[in-house]
Amino acid sequence: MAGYVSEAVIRRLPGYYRYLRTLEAEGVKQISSQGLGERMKLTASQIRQDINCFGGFGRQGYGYNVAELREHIGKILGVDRVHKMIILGAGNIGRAVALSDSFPASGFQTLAIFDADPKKIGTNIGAIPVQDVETLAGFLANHEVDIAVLAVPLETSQQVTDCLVENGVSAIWNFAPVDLKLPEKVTVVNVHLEEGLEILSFKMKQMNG
Amino acid sequence: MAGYVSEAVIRRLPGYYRYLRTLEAEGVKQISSQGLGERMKLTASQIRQDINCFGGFGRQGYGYNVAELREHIGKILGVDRVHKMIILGAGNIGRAVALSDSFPASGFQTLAIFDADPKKIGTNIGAIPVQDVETLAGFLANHEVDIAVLAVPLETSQQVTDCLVENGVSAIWNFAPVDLKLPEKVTVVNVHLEEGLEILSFKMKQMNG
DNA sequence: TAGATTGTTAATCGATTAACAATC
DNA sequence: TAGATTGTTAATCGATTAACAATC
Repeated sequence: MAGYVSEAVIRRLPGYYRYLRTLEAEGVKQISSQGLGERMKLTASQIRQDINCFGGFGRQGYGYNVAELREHIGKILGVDRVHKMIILGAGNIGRAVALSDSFPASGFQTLAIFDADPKKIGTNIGAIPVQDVETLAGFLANHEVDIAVLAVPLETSQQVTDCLVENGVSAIWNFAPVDLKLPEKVTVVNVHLEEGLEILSFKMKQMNG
Repeated sequence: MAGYVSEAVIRRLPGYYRYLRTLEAEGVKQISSQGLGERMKLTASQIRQDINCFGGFGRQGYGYNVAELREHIGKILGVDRVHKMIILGAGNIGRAVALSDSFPASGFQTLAIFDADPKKIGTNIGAIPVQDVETLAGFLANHEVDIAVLAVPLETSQQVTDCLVENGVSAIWNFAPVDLKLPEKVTVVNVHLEEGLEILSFKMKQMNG
């Protein structure tokens, strides 16, 4: 178990985690791959294959214990621990991430926001201070930061990224509509919101003819 | 051409569109599948296969005309036309979508925002009025709406969705962390932001341990 | 025990890559 | 024309599904 895990499987993990939390909240104690498959619209076979990438969490003749499997997958995802974040850019997206309480609820805590606009520097967004992006390197020297949320304008995104990487940041949640140039050791997840709208537009056309 | 197009191809289309716009902005007139592949980190073969789902836009011995291919893919995506949107929920996400100018720049125009909070109703977000969600059905009866952006709390997301669908909305950009129950004719694109963070967390663990 | 359901191997399906004739 | 590169068919690879022995 837990050798190579394909991207396809990784992308499904948060879905498992979400459905299992829902089931747990509903008071469901036990579920079979069949039952979970019906809910998630996946085959029972695929669910068993996916779960067995990480270990045999089920019992023959019984299925899976919901709370137990949810906890296992939470640990696999790493959401059982706190992640310290900083947000780059106090624009619409940066603000939305900073003000959301669903991220802190899952252990993703924002330490600080950085921006270049003198009008924003020194203000607070929620309880989080907006600092001068010029002080970013200094901040990173003095704080453990797990994740940087990149929400700056396209034009400065690569430059800010370079500064993050130079100062030891190794995980970036990227909202800029660009594929950042990064060394291999840096992990990135792209959001690319505008692409979702484009795909929606495409599918609408496709559906109508 | 343009028969069945796989999800895998559809997901790559916005990337093609984005790279081609960048190339055009850089003044690049012509590019081969080889050259585009190097930029996008895809194989030349895959690029030719993908593009030929929609037609032979290239010339042997030459490659592709950047402006022409960009325009073709824009039309395929449907971003050559205006899409009218409404936003459900004037929270952090709803506000961010409403205030962004990158969406209107691609023809995605927001007509109105709906919320249930009396303190928000009657205010404006940017130039867009916040209206009472109770008036949603009436609004939909009197306006052409192409896309609904669902950014309400999890608890009310299915209920609001049902109202949208009953009143003829057939495309939903969903930010709620749930798989909505929808009739087949309704197109949905899920954003599920929190899943991106979870995947990032997983990959960080994977990289270190 | 008998029935249910897993974990896992084998079969199938679909997507990606390679190859190459057509042709600009 | 010769060289380059497409469009397209064939080969390969990987992911999903099916099957079934193991076992709770």
